[in-house]
Amino acid sequence: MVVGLPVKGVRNMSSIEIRIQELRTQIREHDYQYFVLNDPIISDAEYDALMRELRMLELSHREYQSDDSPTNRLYPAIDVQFKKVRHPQVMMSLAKAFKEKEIYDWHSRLDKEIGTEGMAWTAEPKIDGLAIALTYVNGVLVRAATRGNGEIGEDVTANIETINTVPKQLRRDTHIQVPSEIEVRGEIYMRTDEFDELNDRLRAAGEKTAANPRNAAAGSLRQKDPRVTATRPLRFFAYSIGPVSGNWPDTQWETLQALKKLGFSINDDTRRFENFEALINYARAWMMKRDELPYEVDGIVFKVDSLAQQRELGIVGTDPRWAIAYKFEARETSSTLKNITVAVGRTGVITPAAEIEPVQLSGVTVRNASLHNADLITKLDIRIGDRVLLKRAGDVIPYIIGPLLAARPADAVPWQMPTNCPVCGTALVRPEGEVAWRCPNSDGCPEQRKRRLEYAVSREALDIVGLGEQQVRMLVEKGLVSDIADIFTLTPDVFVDMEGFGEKKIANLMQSIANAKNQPVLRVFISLGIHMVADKVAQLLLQHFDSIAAIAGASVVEMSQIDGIGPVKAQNVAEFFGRPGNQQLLAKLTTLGLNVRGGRVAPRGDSLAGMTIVVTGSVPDYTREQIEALITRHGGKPTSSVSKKTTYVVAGSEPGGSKIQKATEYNISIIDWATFMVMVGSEGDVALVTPPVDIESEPPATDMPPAQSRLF
DNA sequence: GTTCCTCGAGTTCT
DNA sequence: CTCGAGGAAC
Repeated sequence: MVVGLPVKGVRNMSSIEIRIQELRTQIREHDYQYFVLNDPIISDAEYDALMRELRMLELSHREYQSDDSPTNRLYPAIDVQFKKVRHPQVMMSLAKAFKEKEIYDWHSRLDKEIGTEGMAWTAEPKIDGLAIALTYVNGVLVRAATRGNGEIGEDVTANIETINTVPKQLRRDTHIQVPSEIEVRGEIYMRTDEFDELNDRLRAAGEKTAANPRNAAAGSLRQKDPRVTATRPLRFFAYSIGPVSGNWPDTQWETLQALKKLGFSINDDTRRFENFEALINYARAWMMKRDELPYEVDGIVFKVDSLAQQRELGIVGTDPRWAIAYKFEARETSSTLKNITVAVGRTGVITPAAEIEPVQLSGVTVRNASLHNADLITKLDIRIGDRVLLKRAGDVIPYIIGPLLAARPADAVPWQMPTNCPVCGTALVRPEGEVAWRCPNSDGCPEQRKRRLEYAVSREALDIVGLGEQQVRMLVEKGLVSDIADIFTLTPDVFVDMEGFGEKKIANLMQSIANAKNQPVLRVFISLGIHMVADKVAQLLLQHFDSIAAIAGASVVEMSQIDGIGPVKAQNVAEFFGRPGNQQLLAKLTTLGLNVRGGRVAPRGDSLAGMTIVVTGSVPDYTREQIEALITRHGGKPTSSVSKKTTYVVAGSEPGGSKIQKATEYNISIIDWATFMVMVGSEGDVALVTPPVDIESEPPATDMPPAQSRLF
């Protein structure tokens, strides 16, 4: 480890020393351009060249090394102790508001206290990170402390010094005098994309991953070895000051501008308002914008702009009266894991599900959360009784991120996968190389039969409207239905007197069953519920064999010859038809008059020929299935995940963050719905002029929209 | 033999 | 949306 020698005093400088000083100044200025202004004036390569030259000179001329050199940033030579430190001025907490009304209430209070005539406010996004206080003496960073309880925090100076966006020296600026002493406060945080990269890296190295960007930031700051912290993508936004000597601007807004001049990143979305309605509008706009930001935001902080007015308003209890945090709906929360139950799926897979103490999470009450598989529970070390961290994937499906180990009760018990099927009692098996445990009793297990029927009538398969989980359960339990064919022989009278079925409902149901008889062969085939055969694989098979009977008669080798179908899938199909009951089922469906052969859909246009398109978010008037059908009919290929081969990502409203992120990463064009509709032709679905095209032919040259620009 | 791309299955709540 | 795993490409 390199230890810097302090160089003190004024004396003649050698040309080497002059060059070193020059380089340091230049690099600091480029850091400022890059990290603070987000507007680098030299390329990364040029920057690296400057760094290299400086590092070389310092290594060959050790006498000129210095602790505050930019090269030193990554290798602080200090051992971290995390000493407790008392904040000279308490770091206060903020009053919280959860509803718009509470913001208006706050305004009324301000009005009552000192009058709001001519008052101005600032609005700053509240980044989900860690509050930190940085002390600078004579422009040099001497101490960094965590907020702790507000009065006493921990000294994390050595770790903070590794962060690029924290200046080790205040920047000299002609417009502002550097205070001899100043405490700068702000938030240490991690960007979501950099957090994901970090987790990928940790996972690859077999290390523990972090649950969210905030925890990752906190964990990174508490590293014993600053060199580890240096590898973490930490960033810093300054938002206020503590004690300061000399002159300092007397408003929050000017404070932020001054901090920016001194070399700190401030949040560019901060605004100043003289009109309270405008401030409310800003808050509303922010709720929408939340997802588009590269970092987690958990609310907005409103402050009275004038520091004089702030002093006048003072503090009540622990919270200042002049500020309020408008909190967004939490997207992550914790609750107690009450129990883990298992469900049997249609393929026999046993899936554990978490039963949790009901809790509010992004607007709904969550009682259950998915747990995927037994291995995951073991890997995360989740125990019954634990306090667990919850999140809604894509803000929809709740899942458990992990246990809060610090809060683990002594009586928390590890969970074990049952050895037998909870429904039919058959001993569970775990196929070689698979994670899932299965109930092997596929034909006999009543739960599997029910689930398969539910799937057969679902939207992806026969789409029988009016038959859902409840109805299927009832029909099976009453012994009225035991396979798909039975559904088509149901008569209206069996529903009379049945709970939940009025005359109208029965008529509708009979109609939708009749309609289902005309479903295309693809849907009939899918409704069989063969493991590993859904939309795409079913299409492939039908294209090659043209009827379900032909597939049923095909050998494993024949099927494996199809591009996209390998031995495993082929084996699965063969096994399915090898079971006698299934051959009979197919015969029954054929007799009932369902479509069991032919029917390839011809493309209606070639505007999307050769393109692979991923849709994310929702658009008006079209369901996801309809959009995918639309893409197919125009010669394109709809897929569900973004990869390097994706041509376009069509983003509707509320697009999925991870898809957009991937698209940006691979430099894939993201187009909106309107643009997409122009591409398929304004009539969209209805335009059917061009004859069917040969899918194998070369795609026509297309004018690609400009590539996405980099964030930095 | 490894990596990348896709697909399928299961999941919550109102 | 997430995960696991099959299949093809290298």
